[in-house]
Parts: sequence; C-alpha cells; structure tokens
Amino acid sequence: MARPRSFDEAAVLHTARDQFWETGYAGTKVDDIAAATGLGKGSLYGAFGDKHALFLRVFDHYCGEAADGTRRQLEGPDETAYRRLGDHVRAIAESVVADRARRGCLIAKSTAECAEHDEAVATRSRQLFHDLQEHLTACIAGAQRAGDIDPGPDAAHLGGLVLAVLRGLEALGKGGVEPAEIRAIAETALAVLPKP
Amino acid sequence: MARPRSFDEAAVLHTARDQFWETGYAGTKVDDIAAATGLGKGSLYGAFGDKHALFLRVFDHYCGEAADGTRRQLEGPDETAYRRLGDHVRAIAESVVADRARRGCLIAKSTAECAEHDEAVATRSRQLFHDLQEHLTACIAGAQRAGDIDPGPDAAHLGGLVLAVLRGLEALGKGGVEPAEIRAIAETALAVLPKP
DNA sequence: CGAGTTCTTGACTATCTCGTCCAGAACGTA
DNA sequence: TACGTTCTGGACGAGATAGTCAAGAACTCG
Repeated sequence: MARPRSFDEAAVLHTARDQFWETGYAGTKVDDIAAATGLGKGSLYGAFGDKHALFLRVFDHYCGEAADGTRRQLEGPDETAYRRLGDHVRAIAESVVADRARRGCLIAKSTAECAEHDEAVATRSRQLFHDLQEHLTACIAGAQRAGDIDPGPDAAHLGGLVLAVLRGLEALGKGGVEPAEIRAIAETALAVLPKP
Repeated sequence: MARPRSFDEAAVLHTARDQFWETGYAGTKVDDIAAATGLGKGSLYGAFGDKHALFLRVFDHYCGEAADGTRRQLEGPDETAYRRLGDHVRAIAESVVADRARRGCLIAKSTAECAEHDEAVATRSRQLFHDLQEHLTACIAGAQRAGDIDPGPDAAHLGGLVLAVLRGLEALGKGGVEPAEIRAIAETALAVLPKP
C-alpha cells in the first residue's frame, strides 16, 4: 500500500548506539548518525522522532540486553552457582581489559552524563541496577545453599557489594587502570567473599 | 602599571567547576560560564584560554583536591588505620547518599565523557586513581601491621578492591540506588575485609 | 496500470556557540 | 596629571546544529 522502509531498523539503532557510545549524548550530532547510517535526516526523524527519543530507544535496548545477558550468565542450579558467579565477575573484568579504546560501558557513560537531568535515563538505570543486583543476589543465594559461600551474610548485601565492584571495575578501566590490576581486583573480590 | 583583574581567579574557577559539573563538558556553553561568573567572554578567554584549557584547569584542581582529601583522611598511625579506613569508606557512602541532586563526582563524569578522546583528561584520571589506590593501600597495610586486617592478602590488592567499591558506590548513587542500599554495601565491603 | 500512501533525499531555516575584536575603563608610574 | 599597559564588556562573524519541508520515488492494492 505504501513505500516500504529501505533500512533495517535494528541495524540503524545499532549504528546510532555506536555513535552515542563514542561521543556521548550532547557530543553526538544528528548529522553524524545520519552519515553513519546512510539515512537522510528526514528518514531518521520520521522513523524515530527527535534526537532524544532515538537515544532513549538505543538506551532502552542496551539496558535490556545487559540485564538479559547477566541473567543468562548467572542463572542455573545451586551446585554451579559459585562457579557462575566467578565466571561472570571474570568476564566483566576481561571485557573491561579488552576494551582497549576505553569506550567503557554505555550505561555508565549515559548515566553519568544524563541521569541528573533526564528522568527517563535515571529511571532506566535505576531499574537496570536493581535487576543486576537481583540476579547477583539470586546467584549468591544459590552458592550459599550449595555451601560455597558462608550463608551468614545477607545475600542481597553481598550482591550489592559485587555489583559495586563490577561498576567500579568499569570506572577504573575507563580511567586507564592496568589490565593486571583490573584482574587482580576481580580475583580479590571473589576471594574475600566469605567461605562457610 | 596596568589595570588589575577585577575578579578572583579561584572563585571563577569554582563557579566554572559547578557549571561543568552540572552539564558536562560538551553540554556546557562558554556563555553559561560567563553568565554564571559575571565575567565577559573577553576576560574569560584572556585569563584562561579557550574552553578546553579552562576545563583542564578546573579538572586538575579538583583531582588534586580529591587526592589530598583522601590522603588526609587515610594517613596516620597504624593503630588507628582500620578506623580511618572505615571512616573514609563511610564518608564516601554518606557523600553519595547526601548528593540528592545526584550530581555525582566530577571525576567520574568527566572521565566517562572525555577520557576516551581527551588524553589530558585520561592522564589525570589515571594518575588520580593511582594515587587513591596508594593511599588506600598504605592505610590497609597499616591496619595489617596493627593486627586489624589479615596480613596475608596483598595490601595493594585490597586497596584496589576498596577503590573499586568506592567508585562503584559513586556509580550506583548516580543511578539512583537507595541510600540504605548504598550504606549497606559500604558496611558489607568493610565486613568482608579478612580479619586475622 | 493508476491511485493512494508512505518513505527518501537533501536543501533550508532558525538558532546556538565558539572564539575574536575593539573601544573604553582602570590602574601604576613618571 | 598624562601615558602606557592590561582588563572589561559586549557586539560580531563564521560555522555548526536541531529539526522541517517539499518534491519525487517506491510500493501495494484495486
């Protein structure tokens, strides 16, 4: 009935995400996104609304992916919960180390830049941190039931601690801290979790 | 011999700092700073150079203050090292909680926004993180000598871990995590430091 | 194949923003 | 007091930037 879109929405969002990721919200020009995606600005505005709406689409999707990925890495039977936790923490450390361009995490960058003034961003990051902590807490509780972590401390508190360490690794990586140091911090964090 | 400056350089830098802090580097207009300080742009450019040079002045000074403040809080005799460490961690948690406007930390914000592309910012944040970790490590080593922390683990690794937790608290605070949760994470971090 | 609808392209506007510049002001010195 | 120097305030210019718009393209259904 009408002319179909000539672009793949997901691919455009992916490219837009890379732009926002690289230059931040304020630092990204709509023309940059248009150039990177090959779309005219009319198509961009027609399909996604203005710059802010486009950013929110990108940010939402990224938050969802991050939460899902974490959940998948952490969920499973109690018997292997401790191993999954260790794998997850080490995977985050490795991803920080591997990010040689120090692009960092889009969530950290966006939250730092926008959460203060942009309620939509603030809401989403609050929700994401909450979800991440829940997944970590569930995994830790499993490890406690399996006897790999001291069941004494509140699992939610330990989950919060691990989340803080992970967010901290992210921040330190962005600040250029050495790979060896990043890895050492991850290992130390795992080592100090109280054994039964 | 010539007309003297009519403004206090330190006060202008302080006001400029607040502007950059509130709206980020890219989001801050030179005109905003001019309006906030009451200076004409001619004076601003004459005294500090361009926007980037002004930002670096502000950022440098802030980094120096942060390192000094941390050093002052953490240095002292071994006997009270453990207490000083606890006080410091709790003080950071309280400052995160008290920041109801979620302005966050200028270093975190600037590093997230600029370190990737601005070598000057990257260098300064790397240096700052290094200094902070050294102060934490020295304090922890003192607590180990005093018998308040297990002397087994490498003090530098524990220092790195605490630094990561502190940076993580900052990030979570920015993300809107509840005050009670922030405090609980700080306490948990202190609690998991291994006792002798 | 024609009509109707949506998409595309890129020129265009209005505003913003950095940095410059200059005329006049303020000060110390001779 | 007159002069030279530096500072001040704000107007100005060049270029950037968000968002709009109109003319034509592409597609489907009748």
